[in-house]
Amino acid sequence: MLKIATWNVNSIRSRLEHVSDFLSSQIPDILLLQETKCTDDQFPHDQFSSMPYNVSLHGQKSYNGVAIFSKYPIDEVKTNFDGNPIPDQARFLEITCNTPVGYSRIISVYVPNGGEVGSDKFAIKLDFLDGLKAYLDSIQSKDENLIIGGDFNVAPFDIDLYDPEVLKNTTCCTEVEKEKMLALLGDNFADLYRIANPDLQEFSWWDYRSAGFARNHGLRIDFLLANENAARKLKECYIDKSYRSLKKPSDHVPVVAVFGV
DNA sequence: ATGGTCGCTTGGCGA
Repeated sequence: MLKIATWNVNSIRSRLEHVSDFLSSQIPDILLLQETKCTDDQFPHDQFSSMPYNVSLHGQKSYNGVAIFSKYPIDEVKTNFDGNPIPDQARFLEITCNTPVGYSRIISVYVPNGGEVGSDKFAIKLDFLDGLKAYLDSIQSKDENLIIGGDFNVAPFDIDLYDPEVLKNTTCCTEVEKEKMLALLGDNFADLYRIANPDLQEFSWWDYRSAGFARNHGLRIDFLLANENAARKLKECYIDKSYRSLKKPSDHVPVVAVFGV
């Protein structure tokens, strides 16, 4: 069995209690974090030192930052991918480790939000998605499990948006972003939540502003993706919405997948 | 078209 989760925590230092609670009550074998928003020196290791995790970090000051918690010893570590148009921003972390469902290459990624549609930042987001697709295709393997989790900042299908009409042509919902995301999935990667729940409409993010969560104005922009070797072992995949109801929540909630042999 | 709320930091920026 392998239980893996991804969560954009919007600052690890502001989410210490929620992340600690998640680790001790949900007991994932591997946890992928995004938007840790601190340097590796600032990372609150003490909070987690009593828990059975190896931690790999790729942080930076104030913004971005990704991390991976793993119960299994971490072998290789990569903090960037070839073709990343913004390699100075900490948005990518890849590890390998041996798991009960086979040797696995696991990635935590934070895709740029993109700002205003048509802006320079938006163009960089599209380039990032292109570069990430090319990289992921280049590391495909029939032997390894390949699992990518993170905040992709794209809602690829109408069912992933609270209101496709209202959100038409807004950031995360434009046709060109959807094309990039679908191209990234291609034939190589499965969207695990959608495989497990073909018709469910659930979201992974709700805006802090305008009472987004209370009105269920959300998007599904956080994903766990897997190659065929891993996807065929999928037992379940779900979104744990409960973490959005806590005091001082992240604006994102965990997405969880369980694999078996 | 703007602002709504957070988290970084302490004046705005990013989301």
